[in-house]
Amino acid sequence: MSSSSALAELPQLDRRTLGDTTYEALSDLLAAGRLAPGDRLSLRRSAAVLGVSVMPVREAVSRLVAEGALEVSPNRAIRVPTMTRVEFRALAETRMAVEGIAAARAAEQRSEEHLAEIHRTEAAFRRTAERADPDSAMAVALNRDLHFAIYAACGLPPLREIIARLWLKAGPVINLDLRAHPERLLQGFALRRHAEALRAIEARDGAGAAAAIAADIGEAAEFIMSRGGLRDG
Amino acid sequence: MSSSSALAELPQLDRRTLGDTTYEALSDLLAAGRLAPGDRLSLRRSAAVLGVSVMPVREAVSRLVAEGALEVSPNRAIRVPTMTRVEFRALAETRMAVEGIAAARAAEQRSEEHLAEIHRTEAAFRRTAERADPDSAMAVALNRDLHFAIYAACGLPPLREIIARLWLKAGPVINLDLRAHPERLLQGFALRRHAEALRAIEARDGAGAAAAIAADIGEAAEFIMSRGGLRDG
DNA sequence: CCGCCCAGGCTGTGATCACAGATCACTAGC
DNA sequence: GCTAGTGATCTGTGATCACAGCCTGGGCGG
Repeated sequence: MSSSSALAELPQLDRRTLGDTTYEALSDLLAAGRLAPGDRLSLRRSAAVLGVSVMPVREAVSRLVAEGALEVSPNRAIRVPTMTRVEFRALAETRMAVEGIAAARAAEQRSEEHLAEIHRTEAAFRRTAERADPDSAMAVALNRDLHFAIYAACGLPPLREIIARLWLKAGPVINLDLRAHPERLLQGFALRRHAEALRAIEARDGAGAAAAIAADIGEAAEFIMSRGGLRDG
Repeated sequence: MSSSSALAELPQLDRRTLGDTTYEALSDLLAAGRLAPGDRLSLRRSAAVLGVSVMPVREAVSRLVAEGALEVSPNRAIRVPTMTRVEFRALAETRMAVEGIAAARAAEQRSEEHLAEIHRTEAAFRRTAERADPDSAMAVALNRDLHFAIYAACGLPPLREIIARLWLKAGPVINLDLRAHPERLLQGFALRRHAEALRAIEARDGAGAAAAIAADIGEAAEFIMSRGGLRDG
């Protein structure tokens, strides 16, 4: 066929269902901390807001429930999960371990393109975080971009997906806290840890990169746990 | 209330929806290798087989698709994903890293109860694997029990869930191969690596446990990749 | 004035219907 | 004999309806 090469190049039109769109919308709300732990969610109300029927919302919610980003209580109420202190600590430790691995591999296997992208996102985060009046919502997004630029360089797509799901679970509690207390995290520790990670990745120092990322996660978690706001004692 | 302690003990009756049941049924089929990579799945046919309407199947399938255990092709056909060689290698490397961490933590933090359970499952697997005519289906189940007995001892529930999802993705290709060639894996390497892991966990040797588990996973993956059966070259 | 109770409206779950698109077997035409 | 068209059938997706259970607010009895 003479047109085979041309046909092979068209972007195979992604089949976006309404369920996918709804899933993305809810994911963004969750990752941005717009939905706080304990908030209830109604299928019908969400469907009305998004202008669709309940079916796409049902599918999106069932996905998020499967991922642990939402939960359905025995009363059949959909809520964003509230974590106990020990649950949050376990999640943070898991993140330190898994994201540490990803950072180590990223340092060892990075290409120059990946390094450039990491540099770019680090600079963007730094510019926002160093402003006198930082936009916390933007800082959250840029922090996420930086972390995932690193994880994209690790060469293991499954690992990247795992981390994305972990962020979906941790997002509400972290970003909710960041909204309430935007003054602290942005200024000090995160910037330092990011710089350490960047240097380690440049030097192909896997252990150093893992330590920097783990410290970044651990310090943020420690700060949030000291703030209270989590269930239990 | 005088009955509060008694009420707290009743098993909070798990609300099992038909969707949950369907999800479990499909998960078992996947984990057991009864569904091979490339197999198609029909919502209506599955619903008919399970004796429910399509709705519960839809929910279960959407969950499995979200986890990557199933995929829906652009043609709107639900299939169990076929992996390319490089995808399978990336998955295996991710498993080696993540399950290695879990094994290391299990070795360091295990309780005596966990150790006893690991001993028990290892013995059960050994008994089945050393038989002259091993039941491969049972060996698969017991191997799974052993691995997850270890991961349960790591003290991080989120990590355990991550690993469960990884097994859901790897299950079809691994177990399909094991069905086709049951003679090899059972006899030799797995038993040795399991014994190494057990000794390391007994000795609270985290690095040793991680190495043993990683070797177990890596050797199985290497064997499967040498067998072919995966797409690409 | 406070506490209980019951009815109405909400919830998620499941079933059924409607529809666009893809697949596949069959047939007509070269 | 073989290819190309074509219609029946099956696919997932989305909407709508039905239903049992919870939650809550207003009214009644103490």
